[in-house]
Amino acid sequence: MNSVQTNSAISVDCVIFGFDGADLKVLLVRRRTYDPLYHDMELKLPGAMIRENETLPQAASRVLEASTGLKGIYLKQTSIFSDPYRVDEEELRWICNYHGIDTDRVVTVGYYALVKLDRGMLSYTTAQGAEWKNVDDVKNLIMDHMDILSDALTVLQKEILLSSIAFQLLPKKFTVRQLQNLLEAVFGVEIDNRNFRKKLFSSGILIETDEMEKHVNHKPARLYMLNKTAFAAKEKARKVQILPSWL
Amino acid sequence: MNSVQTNSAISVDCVIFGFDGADLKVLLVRRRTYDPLYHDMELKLPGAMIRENETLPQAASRVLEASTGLKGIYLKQTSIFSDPYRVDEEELRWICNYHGIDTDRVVTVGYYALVKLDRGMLSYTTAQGAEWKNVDDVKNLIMDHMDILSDALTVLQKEILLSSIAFQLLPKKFTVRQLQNLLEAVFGVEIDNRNFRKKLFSSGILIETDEMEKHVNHKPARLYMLNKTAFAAKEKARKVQILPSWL
DNA sequence: ACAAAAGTGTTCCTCTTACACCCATGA
DNA sequence: TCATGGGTGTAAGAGGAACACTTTTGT
Repeated sequence: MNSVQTNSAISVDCVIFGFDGADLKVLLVRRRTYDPLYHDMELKLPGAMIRENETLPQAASRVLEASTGLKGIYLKQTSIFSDPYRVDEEELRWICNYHGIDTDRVVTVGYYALVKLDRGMLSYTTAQGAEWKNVDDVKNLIMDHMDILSDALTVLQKEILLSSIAFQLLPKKFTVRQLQNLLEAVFGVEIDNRNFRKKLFSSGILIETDEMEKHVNHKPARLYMLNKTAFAAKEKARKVQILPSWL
Repeated sequence: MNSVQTNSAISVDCVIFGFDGADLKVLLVRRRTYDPLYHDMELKLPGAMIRENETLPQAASRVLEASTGLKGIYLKQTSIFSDPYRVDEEELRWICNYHGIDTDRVVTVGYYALVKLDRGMLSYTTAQGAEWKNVDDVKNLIMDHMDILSDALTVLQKEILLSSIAFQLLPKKFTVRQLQNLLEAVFGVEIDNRNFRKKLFSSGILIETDEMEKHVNHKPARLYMLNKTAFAAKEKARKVQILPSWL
Protein backbone atom coordinates (compact mmCIF):
# COMPACT_ATOMS: atom_id res chain seq x y z
CA MET A 1 0.00 0.00 0.00
CA ASN A 2 1.75 3.09 -1.22
CA SER A 3 -0.91 5.73 -1.04
CA VAL A 4 -0.15 8.99 0.66
CA GLN A 5 -1.57 9.28 4.15
CA THR A 6 -3.79 12.33 4.52
CA ASN A 7 -5.95 11.82 7.55
CA SER A 8 -3.44 11.53 10.35
CA ALA A 9 -4.40 13.05 13.65
CA ILE A 10 -1.54 14.72 15.46
CA SER A 11 -1.33 14.85 19.22
CA VAL A 12 1.08 16.30 21.74
CA ASP A 13 2.13 14.64 25.00
CA CYS A 14 3.83 16.65 27.71
CA VAL A 15 6.46 15.42 30.10
CA ILE A 16 6.15 17.94 32.92
CA PHE A 17 9.11 17.78 35.28
CA GLY A 18 9.08 19.19 38.78
CA PHE A 19 11.67 19.29 41.55
CA ASP A 20 10.87 19.34 45.25
CA GLY A 21 14.36 20.06 46.53
CA ALA A 22 15.35 16.42 46.68
CA ASP A 23 13.88 14.33 43.86
CA LEU A 24 12.99 14.83 40.23
CA LYS A 25 9.28 14.26 39.65
CA VAL A 26 7.00 13.99 36.65
CA LEU A 27 3.32 14.84 36.38
CA LEU A 28 1.02 11.95 35.39
CA VAL A 29 -2.71 11.70 34.91
CA ARG A 30 -5.07 8.75 34.99
CA ARG A 31 -6.84 8.13 31.74
CA ARG A 32 -10.58 8.47 31.72
CA THR A 33 -11.12 4.80 31.44
CA TYR A 34 -12.96 3.29 28.49
CA ASP A 35 -13.51 -0.07 30.09
CA PRO A 36 -13.65 0.11 33.86
CA LEU A 37 -13.15 -3.61 34.26
CA TYR A 38 -9.86 -3.92 32.45
CA HIS A 39 -8.40 -0.50 32.14
CA ASP A 40 -9.08 1.17 35.38
CA MET A 41 -6.54 3.64 36.67
CA GLU A 42 -3.99 3.60 33.92
CA LEU A 43 -1.34 6.27 34.08
CA LYS A 44 -0.33 8.43 31.16
CA LEU A 45 1.31 11.69 30.29
CA PRO A 46 -0.99 14.68 29.89
CA GLY A 47 -1.69 15.31 26.21
CA ALA A 48 -4.15 16.54 23.60
CA MET A 49 -5.03 16.45 19.95
CA ILE A 50 -3.84 19.36 17.85
CA ARG A 51 -6.59 21.70 16.69
CA GLU A 52 -7.04 23.51 13.44
CA ASN A 53 -5.06 26.74 13.18
CA GLU A 54 -2.91 25.75 16.12
CA THR A 55 0.80 25.04 16.03
CA LEU A 56 2.25 22.18 17.99
CA PRO A 57 3.88 24.48 20.56
CA GLN A 58 0.51 26.15 21.04
CA ALA A 59 -1.16 22.80 21.62
CA ALA A 60 1.53 21.87 24.12
CA SER A 61 1.07 25.19 25.97
CA ARG A 62 -2.63 24.50 26.15
CA VAL A 63 -2.03 21.08 27.72
CA LEU A 64 0.44 22.61 30.14
CA GLU A 65 -1.93 25.32 31.21
CA ALA A 66 -4.73 22.81 31.67
CA SER A 67 -2.51 20.61 33.84
CA THR A 68 -0.72 23.23 35.92
CA GLY A 69 -2.62 26.48 35.54
CA LEU A 70 0.57 28.15 34.36
CA LYS A 71 1.30 30.09 31.18
CA GLY A 72 4.62 31.00 29.64
CA ILE A 73 6.53 28.10 31.10
CA TYR A 74 9.67 26.65 29.58
CA LEU A 75 8.52 24.14 26.99
CA LYS A 76 10.57 22.27 24.45
CA GLN A 77 9.90 19.72 21.76
CA THR A 78 11.65 16.38 22.00
CA SER A 79 10.82 13.73 19.38
CA ILE A 80 7.96 12.65 17.25
CA PHE A 81 6.52 9.16 17.59
CA SER A 82 5.16 7.93 14.31
CA ASP A 83 4.94 4.14 14.36
CA PRO A 84 1.66 3.38 12.55
CA TYR A 85 0.99 0.69 15.16
CA ARG A 86 1.89 2.69 18.27
CA VAL A 87 -1.84 2.92 18.97
CA ASP A 88 -3.56 -0.44 18.74
CA GLU A 89 -7.05 -0.84 17.26
CA GLU A 90 -8.86 -0.83 20.56
CA GLU A 91 -7.04 2.33 21.67
CA LEU A 92 -7.73 3.97 18.33
CA ARG A 93 -11.42 3.25 18.58
CA TRP A 94 -11.48 4.73 22.05
CA ILE A 95 -9.57 7.84 20.96
CA CYS A 96 -11.87 8.46 17.97
CA ASN A 97 -14.87 8.01 20.17
CA TYR A 98 -13.54 10.18 22.97
CA HIS A 99 -12.64 13.07 20.69
CA GLY A 100 -15.52 12.60 18.29
CA ILE A 101 -13.19 12.24 15.32
CA ASP A 102 -12.48 9.68 12.65
CA THR A 103 -8.88 8.93 11.86
CA ASP A 104 -6.71 5.97 10.91
CA ARG A 105 -3.58 7.04 12.63
CA VAL A 106 -2.36 9.13 15.54
CA VAL A 107 1.14 10.52 15.43
CA THR A 108 2.32 12.20 18.61
CA VAL A 109 4.91 14.84 19.36
CA GLY A 110 6.67 14.88 22.72
CA TYR A 111 7.25 18.06 24.70
CA TYR A 112 8.85 18.60 28.03
CA ALA A 113 8.23 21.38 30.52
CA LEU A 114 9.79 22.44 33.78
CA VAL A 115 7.89 23.80 36.76
CA LYS A 116 8.63 24.80 40.32
CA LEU A 117 7.01 22.34 42.68
CA ASP A 118 5.61 24.52 45.45
CA ARG A 119 2.55 24.10 47.61
CA GLY A 120 0.32 26.00 45.20
CA MET A 121 1.33 23.75 42.35
CA LEU A 122 0.81 20.62 44.41
CA SER A 123 -2.69 21.59 45.46
CA TYR A 124 -3.65 22.65 41.92
CA THR A 125 -2.48 19.46 40.28
CA THR A 126 -3.96 17.13 42.87
CA ALA A 127 -7.27 18.98 42.50
CA GLN A 128 -7.05 18.07 38.80
CA GLY A 129 -6.61 14.41 39.69
CA ALA A 130 -3.01 14.41 38.52
CA GLU A 131 -0.07 13.16 40.53
CA TRP A 132 3.64 13.76 40.82
CA LYS A 133 5.76 10.59 40.73
CA ASN A 134 9.48 10.21 41.24
CA VAL A 135 10.93 9.82 37.78
CA ASP A 136 12.89 6.76 38.91
CA ASP A 137 9.74 5.04 40.14
CA VAL A 138 7.65 5.40 37.00
CA LYS A 139 7.30 1.96 35.47
CA ASN A 140 4.14 1.38 33.46
CA LEU A 141 2.51 3.99 31.31
CA ILE A 142 0.03 3.35 28.53
CA MET A 143 1.03 3.05 24.87
CA ASP A 144 4.53 4.34 24.23
CA HIS A 145 4.47 6.95 26.98
CA MET A 146 7.47 5.37 28.72
CA ASP A 147 9.49 5.99 25.55
CA ILE A 148 8.32 9.59 25.45
CA LEU A 149 9.36 10.02 29.07
CA SER A 150 12.84 8.51 28.64
CA ASP A 151 13.36 10.59 25.57
CA ALA A 152 12.44 13.75 27.45
CA LEU A 153 14.79 12.89 30.29
CA THR A 154 17.67 12.47 27.85
CA VAL A 155 16.92 15.85 26.30
CA LEU A 156 16.64 17.45 29.73
CA GLN A 157 20.09 16.12 30.66
CA LYS A 158 21.61 17.66 27.56
CA GLU A 159 19.83 20.99 27.94
CA ILE A 160 20.54 21.45 31.60
CA LEU A 161 24.28 21.43 30.93
CA LEU A 162 24.02 24.17 28.35
CA SER A 163 21.34 26.57 29.50
CA SER A 164 19.83 28.09 32.60
CA ILE A 165 16.80 25.81 32.59
CA ALA A 166 17.91 24.21 35.86
CA PHE A 167 16.66 27.35 37.57
CA GLN A 168 13.20 26.83 36.10
CA LEU A 169 12.93 23.90 38.48
CA LEU A 170 14.03 25.84 41.56
CA PRO A 171 12.25 28.52 43.57
CA LYS A 172 13.42 32.13 43.08
CA LYS A 173 15.54 31.88 46.22
CA PHE A 174 17.28 28.59 46.70
CA THR A 175 20.17 27.01 48.55
CA VAL A 176 23.37 25.70 47.03
CA ARG A 177 22.40 22.24 48.20
CA GLN A 178 19.11 22.37 46.30
CA LEU A 179 20.91 23.15 43.08
CA GLN A 180 23.40 20.38 43.74
CA ASN A 181 20.60 17.92 44.55
CA LEU A 182 18.89 18.83 41.32
CA LEU A 183 21.95 18.06 39.22
CA GLU A 184 22.55 14.87 41.15
CA ALA A 185 18.93 13.79 40.64
CA VAL A 186 18.91 14.54 36.93
CA PHE A 187 22.16 12.68 36.27
CA GLY A 188 22.12 10.10 39.02
CA VAL A 189 25.64 10.96 40.15
CA GLU A 190 27.33 12.40 43.23
CA ILE A 191 29.07 15.75 43.20
CA ASP A 192 31.81 16.89 45.60
CA ASN A 193 30.17 19.66 47.60
CA ARG A 194 33.33 21.70 48.23
CA ASN A 195 34.43 21.74 44.62
CA PHE A 196 30.89 22.47 43.52
CA ARG A 197 30.61 25.54 45.75
CA LYS A 198 34.00 26.76 44.65
CA LYS A 199 33.06 26.69 40.97
CA LEU A 200 29.57 27.97 41.54
CA PHE A 201 30.66 31.06 43.48
CA SER A 202 33.60 31.84 41.24
CA SER A 203 31.28 31.66 38.23
CA GLY A 204 29.49 34.77 39.48
CA ILE A 205 26.05 33.61 38.37
CA LEU A 206 24.57 33.75 41.87
CA ILE A 207 23.38 36.72 43.87
CA GLU A 208 23.75 36.28 47.61
CA THR A 209 20.67 37.29 49.60
CA ASP A 210 20.70 38.01 53.32
CA GLU A 211 18.02 35.43 53.93
CA MET A 212 18.50 32.01 55.43
CA GLU A 213 16.56 28.78 55.45
CA LYS A 214 14.16 28.53 58.37
CA HIS A 215 12.83 25.79 60.59
CA VAL A 216 15.43 23.21 59.69
CA ASN A 217 17.06 21.22 62.46
CA HIS A 218 20.59 21.89 61.37
CA LYS A 219 22.64 24.95 60.51
CA PRO A 220 20.44 26.97 58.14
CA ALA A 221 21.70 27.48 54.61
CA ARG A 222 21.95 30.82 52.88
CA LEU A 223 19.54 31.57 50.03
CA TYR A 224 20.75 32.70 46.63
CA MET A 225 19.16 33.97 43.44
CA LEU A 226 20.22 33.53 39.84
CA ASN A 227 21.98 36.55 38.38
CA LYS A 228 20.37 36.46 34.96
CA THR A 229 22.49 39.25 33.57
CA ALA A 230 25.73 37.57 34.56
CA PHE A 231 24.46 34.27 33.22
CA ALA A 232 23.55 35.79 29.86
CA ALA A 233 26.92 37.51 29.63
CA LYS A 234 28.73 34.26 30.35
CA GLU A 235 26.56 32.47 27.82
CA LYS A 236 27.48 34.98 25.16
CA ALA A 237 31.18 35.01 25.99
CA ARG A 238 31.53 31.25 25.98
CA LYS A 239 33.35 30.19 22.86
CA VAL A 240 32.01 27.15 21.06
CA GLN A 241 33.48 23.90 22.17
CA ILE A 242 35.71 22.79 19.35
CA LEU A 243 37.14 19.50 20.37
CA PRO A 244 34.92 16.45 20.34
CA SER A 245 34.50 14.56 23.59
CA TRP A 246 35.88 11.48 21.87
CA LEU A 247 39.37 12.95 21.75
CA MET B 1 -12.28 27.44 15.62
CA ASN B 2 -11.50 24.74 18.13
CA SER B 3 -12.21 21.57 16.24
CA VAL B 4 -9.66 18.82 16.25
CA GLN B 5 -7.60 18.64 13.10
CA THR B 6 -7.80 15.21 11.47
CA ASN B 7 -6.71 15.58 7.93
CA SER B 8 -3.15 16.78 8.24
CA ALA B 9 -0.71 15.49 5.70
CA ILE B 10 2.74 14.79 7.12
CA SER B 11 5.88 15.16 5.07
CA VAL B 12 9.57 14.64 5.68
CA ASP B 13 12.34 16.88 4.39
CA CYS B 14 15.94 15.68 4.39
CA VAL B 15 19.01 17.79 4.93
CA ILE B 16 21.69 15.63 3.32
CA PHE B 17 25.18 16.77 4.27
CA GLY B 18 28.30 15.84 2.36
CA PHE B 19 31.97 16.69 2.79
CA ASP B 20 34.49 16.91 -0.03
CA GLY B 21 37.62 17.19 2.10
CA ALA B 22 37.43 20.96 2.36
CA ASP B 23 33.87 22.27 2.59
CA LEU B 24 30.60 21.14 4.09
CA LYS B 25 27.93 20.74 1.40
CA VAL B 26 24.20 20.10 1.32
CA LEU B 27 22.14 18.39 -1.36
CA LEU B 28 19.40 20.50 -2.95
CA VAL B 29 16.88 19.80 -5.68
CA ARG B 30 14.93 22.08 -7.98
CA ARG B 31 11.22 21.85 -7.52
CA ARG B 32 9.24 20.59 -10.44
CA THR B 33 7.79 23.94 -11.18
CA TYR B 34 4.05 24.55 -11.03
CA ASP B 35 4.20 27.84 -12.88
CA PRO B 36 7.14 28.08 -15.23
CA LEU B 37 6.85 31.84 -15.52
CA TYR B 38 7.19 32.74 -11.88
CA HIS B 39 8.58 29.76 -10.10
CA ASP B 40 11.23 28.40 -12.34
CA MET B 41 14.31 26.92 -10.73
CA GLU B 42 13.45 27.17 -7.09
CA LEU B 43 15.69 25.23 -4.75
CA LYS B 44 14.41 23.04 -1.95
CA LEU B 45 15.42 20.17 0.27
CA PRO B 46 14.53 16.71 -0.98
CA GLY B 47 11.36 15.49 0.71
CA ALA B 48 8.22 13.41 0.45
CA MET B 49 4.79 12.84 1.89
CA ILE B 50 4.46 10.06 4.44
CA ARG B 51 2.57 7.02 3.20
CA GLU B 52 0.16 4.76 4.98
CA ASN B 53 1.82 2.08 7.10
CA GLU B 54 5.11 3.90 6.96
CA THR B 55 6.94 5.45 9.89
CA LEU B 56 8.63 8.80 9.54
CA PRO B 57 12.14 7.27 9.60
CA GLN B 58 11.04 4.94 6.82
CA ALA B 59 9.78 7.84 4.76
CA ALA B 60 13.06 9.67 5.32
CA SER B 61 15.05 6.60 4.24
CA ARG B 62 12.97 6.41 1.12
CA VAL B 63 13.75 10.03 0.26
CA LEU B 64 17.39 9.44 0.97
CA GLU B 65 17.58 6.39 -1.24
CA ALA B 66 15.81 8.22 -4.04
CA SER B 67 18.24 11.12 -3.80
CA THR B 68 21.51 9.27 -3.30
CA GLY B 69 20.93 5.64 -4.22
CA LEU B 70 22.16 4.64 -0.77
CA LYS B 71 20.49 2.56 1.94
CA GLY B 72 21.31 2.27 5.60
CA ILE B 73 22.84 5.70 5.92
CA TYR B 74 23.02 7.64 9.15
CA LEU B 75 19.74 9.48 9.46
CA LYS B 76 18.40 11.46 12.37
CA GLN B 77 15.29 13.42 13.10
CA THR B 78 15.67 17.10 13.97
CA SER B 79 12.48 19.12 14.54
CA ILE B 80 8.93 19.24 13.39
CA PHE B 81 7.58 22.31 11.61
CA SER B 82 3.93 22.76 12.32
CA ASP B 83 2.97 26.36 11.65
CA PRO B 84 -0.48 26.11 10.01
CA TYR B 85 0.59 28.83 7.59
CA ARG B 86 4.05 27.50 6.71
CA VAL B 87 2.59 26.49 3.36
CA ASP B 88 0.65 29.29 1.70
CA GLU B 89 -2.55 28.67 -0.25
CA GLU B 90 -0.91 28.63 -3.65
CA GLU B 91 1.72 26.16 -2.45
CA LEU B 92 -0.95 24.00 -0.84
CA ARG B 93 -2.94 23.84 -4.04
CA TRP B 94 0.14 22.80 -5.94
CA ILE B 95 1.05 20.15 -3.39
CA CYS B 96 -2.45 18.65 -3.39
CA ASN B 97 -2.47 18.64 -7.14
CA TYR B 98 1.00 17.19 -7.46
CA HIS B 99 0.39 14.35 -5.03
CA GLY B 100 -3.24 13.81 -5.98
CA ILE B 101 -4.41 14.38 -2.41
CA ASP B 102 -6.76 16.69 -0.59
CA THR B 103 -5.57 18.18 2.66
CA ASP B 104 -5.83 21.44 4.60
CA ARG B 105 -2.47 21.36 6.23
CA VAL B 106 1.02 19.99 5.74
CA VAL B 107 3.20 19.45 8.77
CA THR B 108 6.79 18.50 8.02
CA VAL B 109 9.45 16.67 9.98
CA GLY B 110 13.12 17.46 9.38
CA TYR B 111 15.78 14.76 9.06
CA TYR B 112 19.44 15.04 8.42
CA ALA B 113 21.75 12.52 6.81
CA LEU B 114 25.47 12.26 6.24
CA VAL B 115 27.11 10.87 3.13
CA LYS B 116 30.59 10.52 1.74
CA LEU B 117 30.98 12.79 -1.23
CA ASP B 118 32.94 10.72 -3.72
CA ARG B 119 32.88 10.66 -7.51
CA GLY B 120 30.15 8.00 -7.63
CA MET B 121 27.92 10.06 -5.41
CA LEU B 122 28.53 13.21 -7.41
CA SER B 123 27.63 11.59 -10.71
CA TYR B 124 24.55 9.89 -9.25
CA THR B 125 23.13 13.04 -7.72
CA THR B 126 23.82 15.25 -10.71
CA ALA B 127 22.13 12.66 -12.93
CA GLN B 128 19.08 13.12 -10.69
CA GLY B 129 19.17 16.85 -11.29
CA ALA B 130 20.22 17.56 -7.73
CA GLU B 131 23.16 19.73 -6.72
CA TRP B 132 25.61 20.06 -3.86
CA LYS B 133 25.95 23.58 -2.50
CA ASN B 134 28.34 24.89 0.13
CA VAL B 135 26.30 25.19 3.30
CA ASP B 136 27.57 28.74 3.81
CA ASP B 137 26.39 29.80 0.36
CA VAL B 138 22.80 28.59 0.59
CA LYS B 139 20.57 31.62 0.80
CA ASN B 140 17.08 31.19 -0.62
CA LEU B 141 15.07 28.02 -0.31
CA ILE B 142 11.33 27.70 -0.72
CA MET B 143 8.90 27.78 2.20
CA ASP B 144 10.63 27.28 5.53
CA HIS B 145 13.41 25.10 4.17
CA MET B 146 16.10 27.53 5.34
CA ASP B 147 14.84 27.04 8.89
CA ILE B 148 14.95 23.28 8.47
CA LEU B 149 18.52 23.55 7.19
CA SER B 150 19.76 25.77 10.05
CA ASP B 151 18.10 23.51 12.55
CA ALA B 152 19.83 20.48 11.07
CA LEU B 153 23.20 22.21 11.17
CA THR B 154 22.75 22.98 14.85
CA VAL B 155 21.90 19.37 15.57
CA LEU B 156 24.86 18.18 13.51
CA GLN B 157 27.20 20.38 15.56
CA LYS B 158 25.94 18.87 18.78
CA GLU B 159 26.02 15.30 17.55
CA ILE B 160 29.46 15.46 16.01
CA LEU B 161 30.99 16.27 19.38
CA LEU B 162 29.43 13.24 21.01
CA SER B 163 29.42 10.43 18.48
CA SER B 164 31.42 9.00 15.62
CA ILE B 165 29.20 10.49 12.94
CA ALA B 166 32.04 12.70 11.71
CA PHE B 167 33.45 9.60 10.07
CA GLN B 168 30.24 9.11 8.10
CA LEU B 169 31.31 12.17 6.16
CA LEU B 170 34.83 10.94 5.43
CA PRO B 171 36.08 8.18 3.13
CA LYS B 172 37.18 4.92 4.77
CA LYS B 173 40.79 6.02 4.57
CA PHE B 174 41.39 9.65 5.31
CA THR B 175 44.11 12.06 6.36
CA VAL B 176 44.35 13.87 9.66
CA ARG B 177 43.96 17.12 7.81
CA GLN B 178 40.63 16.03 6.30
CA LEU B 179 39.24 15.29 9.73
CA GLN B 180 40.51 18.61 11.01
CA ASN B 181 39.04 20.46 8.01
CA LEU B 182 35.70 18.78 8.64
CA LEU B 183 35.54 19.97 12.23
CA GLU B 184 36.69 23.43 11.21
CA ALA B 185 34.01 23.58 8.48
CA VAL B 186 31.21 22.40 10.75
CA PHE B 187 32.05 24.87 13.51
CA GLY B 188 33.62 27.68 11.56
CA VAL B 189 36.69 27.79 13.79
CA GLU B 190 40.42 27.15 13.51
CA ILE B 191 42.12 24.31 15.32
CA ASP B 192 45.81 24.13 16.27
CA ASN B 193 47.17 21.33 14.12
CA ARG B 194 49.88 20.15 16.55
CA ASN B 195 47.60 19.92 19.54
CA PHE B 196 44.95 18.27 17.41
CA ARG B 197 47.30 15.52 16.24
CA LYS B 198 48.57 14.98 19.76
CA LYS B 199 45.09 14.38 21.13
CA LEU B 200 43.94 12.43 18.13
CA PHE B 201 46.80 9.94 18.22
CA SER B 202 46.82 9.57 21.97
CA SER B 203 43.09 8.85 21.87
CA GLY B 204 43.82 5.59 20.06
CA ILE B 205 40.75 5.81 17.83
CA LEU B 206 42.76 5.77 14.58
CA ILE B 207 44.39 2.86 12.80
CA GLU B 208 47.49 3.83 10.85
CA THR B 209 47.61 2.38 7.32
CA ASP B 210 50.77 2.15 5.24
CA GLU B 211 49.19 4.11 2.43
CA MET B 212 49.86 7.70 1.54
CA GLU B 213 48.07 10.40 -0.38
CA LYS B 214 49.03 10.43 -4.05
CA HIS B 215 49.51 13.06 -6.74
CA VAL B 216 49.61 16.03 -4.42
CA ASN B 217 52.26 18.65 -4.98
CA HIS B 218 53.47 18.70 -1.42
CA LYS B 219 54.59 16.12 1.11
CA PRO B 220 51.93 13.39 0.95
CA ALA B 221 49.93 12.72 4.10
CA ARG B 222 49.44 9.33 5.69
CA LEU B 223 46.00 7.71 5.50
CA TYR B 224 44.22 6.47 8.60
CA MET B 225 41.08 4.49 9.35
CA LEU B 226 38.68 4.71 12.28
CA ASN B 227 39.20 2.02 14.90
CA LYS B 228 35.54 1.34 15.62
CA THR B 229 36.25 -1.05 18.46
CA ALA B 230 38.46 1.43 20.27
CA PHE B 231 35.92 4.16 19.67
CA ALA B 232 33.07 2.10 21.10
CA ALA B 233 35.17 1.17 24.13
CA LYS B 234 35.99 4.81 24.77
CA GLU B 235 32.35 5.74 24.33
CA LYS B 236 31.32 3.21 26.93
CA ALA B 237 34.04 4.12 29.39
CA ARG B 238 33.35 7.83 29.25
CA LYS B 239 31.64 8.92 32.41
CA VAL B 240 28.76 11.34 32.05
CA GLN B 241 29.66 14.95 32.18
CA ILE B 242 28.40 16.19 35.50
CA LEU B 243 29.24 19.84 35.65
CA PRO B 244 27.27 22.26 33.51
CA SER B 245 29.21 24.34 31.06
CA TRP B 246 27.89 27.46 32.80
CA LEU B 247 30.09 26.81 35.82
C1' DA C 1 64.72 26.10 -6.64
C1' DC C 2 60.40 26.97 -5.19
C1' DA C 3 55.74 26.50 -3.40
C1' DA C 4 52.75 24.04 -0.40
C1' DA C 5 51.20 21.27 3.09
C1' DA C 6 52.99 17.34 6.41
C1' DG C 7 54.87 16.30 10.48
C1' DT C 8 57.07 16.96 15.08
C1' DG C 9 58.14 18.68 21.37
C1' DT C 10 58.38 21.59 25.01
C1' DT C 11 56.98 24.89 28.39
C1' DC C 12 53.76 27.27 31.11
C1' DC C 13 49.75 27.64 33.41
C1' DT C 14 45.10 26.67 34.46
C1' DC C 15 41.75 23.66 36.04
C1' DT C 16 40.40 19.32 38.35
C1' DT C 17 40.43 16.35 42.07
C1' DA C 18 40.80 14.44 46.53
C1' DC C 19 40.18 15.10 51.17
C1' DA C 20 38.51 16.38 57.05
C1' DC C 21 36.96 19.31 60.47
C1' DC C 22 34.23 22.91 62.98
C1' DC C 23 29.61 25.42 63.09
C1' DA C 24 24.70 26.58 63.84
C1' DT C 25 20.27 24.97 64.58
C1' DG C 26 15.96 22.19 66.40
C1' DA C 27 14.61 18.49 69.04
C1' DT D 1 23.80 17.14 74.23
C1' DC D 2 23.01 15.11 70.15
C1' DA D 3 21.96 14.58 65.38
C1' DT D 4 21.95 16.82 61.06
C1' DG D 5 23.47 19.08 57.22
C1' DG D 6 26.16 23.87 56.30
C1' DG D 7 30.24 25.78 55.34
C1' DT D 8 35.40 26.17 54.56
C1' DG D 9 41.19 25.55 52.11
C1' DT D 10 45.16 23.25 50.31
C1' DA D 11 48.26 20.46 47.70
C1' DA D 12 49.39 17.45 43.85
C1' DG D 13 48.65 16.17 39.25
C1' DA D 14 46.46 16.27 34.69
C1' DG D 15 45.23 18.50 30.80
C1' DG D 16 44.99 22.63 27.66
C1' DA D 17 47.17 26.38 25.00
C1' DA D 18 50.74 28.64 22.69
C1' DC D 19 54.41 28.38 19.58
C1' DA D 20 58.55 27.51 14.79
C1' DC D 21 61.13 24.77 12.04
C1' DT D 22 62.37 20.74 8.99
C1' DT D 23 60.64 17.37 5.46
C1' DT D 24 58.72 15.69 1.20
C1' DT D 25 56.59 16.03 -2.94
C1' DG D 26 55.17 18.19 -7.82
C1' DT D 27 56.11 21.75 -10.94
